[in-house]
Amino acid sequence: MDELLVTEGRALKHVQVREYVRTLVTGAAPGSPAPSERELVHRFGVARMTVRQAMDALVVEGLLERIPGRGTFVARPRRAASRLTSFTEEMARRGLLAESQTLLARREQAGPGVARALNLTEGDAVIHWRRLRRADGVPMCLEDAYLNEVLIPGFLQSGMPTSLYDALEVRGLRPTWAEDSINADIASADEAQLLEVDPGVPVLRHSRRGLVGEKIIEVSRTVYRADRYTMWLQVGAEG
Amino acid sequence: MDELLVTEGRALKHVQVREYVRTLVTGAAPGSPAPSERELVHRFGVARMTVRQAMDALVVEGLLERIPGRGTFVARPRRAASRLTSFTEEMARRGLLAESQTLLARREQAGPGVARALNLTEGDAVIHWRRLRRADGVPMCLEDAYLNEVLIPGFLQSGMPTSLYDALEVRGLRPTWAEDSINADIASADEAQLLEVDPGVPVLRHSRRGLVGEKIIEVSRTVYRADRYTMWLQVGAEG
DNA sequence: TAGTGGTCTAGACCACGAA
DNA sequence: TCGTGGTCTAGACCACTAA
Repeated sequence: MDELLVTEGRALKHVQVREYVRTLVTGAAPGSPAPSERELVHRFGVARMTVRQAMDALVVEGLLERIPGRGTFVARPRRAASRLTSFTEEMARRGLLAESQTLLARREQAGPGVARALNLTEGDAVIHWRRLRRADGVPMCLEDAYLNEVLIPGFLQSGMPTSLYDALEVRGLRPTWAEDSINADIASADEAQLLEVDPGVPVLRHSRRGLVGEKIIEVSRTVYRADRYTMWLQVGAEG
Repeated sequence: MDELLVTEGRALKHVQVREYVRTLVTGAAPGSPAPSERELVHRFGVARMTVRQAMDALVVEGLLERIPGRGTFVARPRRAASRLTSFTEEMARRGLLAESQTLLARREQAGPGVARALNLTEGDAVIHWRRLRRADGVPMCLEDAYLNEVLIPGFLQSGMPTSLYDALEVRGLRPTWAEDSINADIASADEAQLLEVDPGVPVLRHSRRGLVGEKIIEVSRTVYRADRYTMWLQVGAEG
């Protein structure tokens, strides 16, 4: 979407219409009517095809929904996926209060595994952040996050945030997509102690590589208590 | 996409053009040129806006890519996700030969859990298909799939296919998206015997609800050997 | 019946890329 | 210079919904 760059100076008409409708529509309740195409034709003095081009973009985006013979309406929010959810957000959606206890937050030299995952050279500086995460007070998972220090200078000095994804977002580095792997295993003695379970109980191991475009931002390894956590996913494209 | 229903009789022009281009383009190498818009205008005797409408759909689909001043080309395949992969496809991608042994294939009355998941009433007819799935000869998982019999009449009589998703596809019922839940657990005695592992080893439990649009097609519960299987995912939107 | 979105026409000018 | 896609116009008829 490089139209934004063009916007200063002489904005394209369909972009003007699109952004006008977007401002009307963001925050509106799903099902609210958007302006009709012909109304926008009169308001902007453009051809109907131009209006349709603008509206098409918003429909593809999932913001609007057309109903023939009735009108155009604010769509119900799309099925997940347009945004990677953080642990904090995920717990909130389940009605649980997320808490986070930092066990470790320091600069380290990347080991071989982390270096490969972050596409760095072994020994490069990375930020290692280890947290025990609780939901409604009960340990839920143990997370080790690794960040490429070059991309996030001064991260450790800025005071550790509550939500990693929020902190990345303000830097424009919130991952937009991720490569995940998920496996089942048995809790080690150390993990069991921190998670307050018996050693040998089943756990879910989740590895994530979070990216913005082609840039690898974050690599994390999380071990979840299987008795407390089931992962939910929505996969696949919209029909 | 109800254009398919309209196609018999009088097909819409933009659909004709779109499907013509699609046949030209499927199987072509990424980067191959598609016909130019003006060429299609002449071939079909339609307005350029009509051709653009057809091409727009293919661009949104991710099949084509426009390059201003140069032309329209076959796009590189999108990052995953546009298609739910079946077990057979997934194993093939890992270079493994998938085999499937049917343990059970019959008509049943839906129990409470399956009924709820398929949005049916308890006691409604469902197809239950249980398979032991191997990769390169070694047991990988045990899958129980449930299908709404009303949607797939005569499924059991048609001879069990190799791939459920292929069989659904020819009926236009291949799930386009799914709601999944994933958990870690311990193999039960029965599961362990079929999977050829010791009871109590960790397993990954995967439940799926596969949908086409709003229609629930398939519900499945699969238990994977954790020593043989790690689930890979790409999550999130395109940047 | 009036309004909506869905489709379609027959042109036009522009910026850009390749030759 | 010529062909490409990007944008835009000023209409038109249709099927559908709601009053």
